[in-house]
Amino acid sequence: MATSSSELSRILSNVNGAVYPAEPPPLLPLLNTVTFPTPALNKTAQLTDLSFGTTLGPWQQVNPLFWTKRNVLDWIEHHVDESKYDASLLNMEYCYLDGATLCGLSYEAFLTMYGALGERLYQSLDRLRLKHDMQCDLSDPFNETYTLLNDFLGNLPHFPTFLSDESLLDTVVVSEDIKRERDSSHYSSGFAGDMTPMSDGYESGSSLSDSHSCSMGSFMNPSSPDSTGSESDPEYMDKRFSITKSFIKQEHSEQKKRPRGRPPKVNRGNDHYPETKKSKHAPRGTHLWEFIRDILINPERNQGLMKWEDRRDGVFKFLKSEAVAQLWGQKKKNSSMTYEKLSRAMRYYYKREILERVDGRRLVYKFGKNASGWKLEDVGLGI
DNA sequence: GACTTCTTTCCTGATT
DNA sequence: AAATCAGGAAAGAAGT
Repeated sequence: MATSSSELSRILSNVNGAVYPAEPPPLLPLLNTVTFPTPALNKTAQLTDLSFGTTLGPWQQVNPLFWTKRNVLDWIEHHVDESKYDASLLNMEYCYLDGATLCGLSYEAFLTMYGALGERLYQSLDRLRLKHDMQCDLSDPFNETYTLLNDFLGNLPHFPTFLSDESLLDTVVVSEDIKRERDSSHYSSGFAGDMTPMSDGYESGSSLSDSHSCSMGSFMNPSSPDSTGSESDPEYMDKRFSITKSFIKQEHSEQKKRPRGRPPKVNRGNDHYPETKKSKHAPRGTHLWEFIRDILINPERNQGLMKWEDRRDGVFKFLKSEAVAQLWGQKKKNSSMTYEKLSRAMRYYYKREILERVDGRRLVYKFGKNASGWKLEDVGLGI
């Protein structure tokens, strides 16, 4: 049964319209004013995705990670049209993914899910993500946290843990490439995801210098699952890390115990974190609570990492606890940060009254009297 | 260099 | 069962 691509494109459109009749437009990046350095493109095939001058759809303007399901559908439809692909071959179920889920898929998963269109979609997604990564103005100190957010979220690699469809789990096991990468680097680096220390119990310098290669497989969190979601986000309560766990546990069991305390900083960072000259009395930089605050007071930049439970009282909740931890780790040039560790630091704030306990509520904290800059008045005054 | 502050890491046990 | 919380202990990093 063959259906023309245009016909199925129409089907896609119809379904699209029926399913998402009133879906609001996605958040546009707040980087519209940033001049984007045109990347050197070699392949003409890249042009359709990357041409800024033409408008293919809202998805084109948005980091794929933030795509809505409608964006994803539009994007697939675009490629169906352009490649004259027989859309009847597509499993519609796989067209109803949001951007975050899509970005979590491995290359193998793309091939499995989208068949012959998989390669094209995968490459398109990769290019689009790269494009949006490059849009981030890294030099803007005002947006340090946002820069991290943007980098971080935009760099989520093609890792199959975002799948919620259990039926897919069999097909998207940790790829051999990723395993090999991990093996060869001795877990020594990896953007914000490498939680496993080296065999000596400490991290060492990075062997990965290419942020792209990093983004392709290093977002792994062996020691703790990504709570990319919470009890308040049932759609995220899925099997995300179930694949990695057995693999990870196996790796852990082979390691020596790590001594207590913080490991010495021996090339702790990796090449993603170019050393900057610090003046002798450079400020220590943002503290954890300030970092958390900065995420919270920029809701449009929050990207669902955290939310206010009670804005006036300063009660907030981690929605994607591990993602926030990764981000914090990235800021601190510590790729092994986890929510568990971050939360320990958070708990120390109770004593200093920077935070107050919120009993009985998981992932919920409250700013204390010694925390500043979070109140509406403060924010309004630009404090 | 000593001291202090702020984490970071590990751990055990409790709770959800 | 797993995730999270709680908090002690030890140690590193960086500012003073």
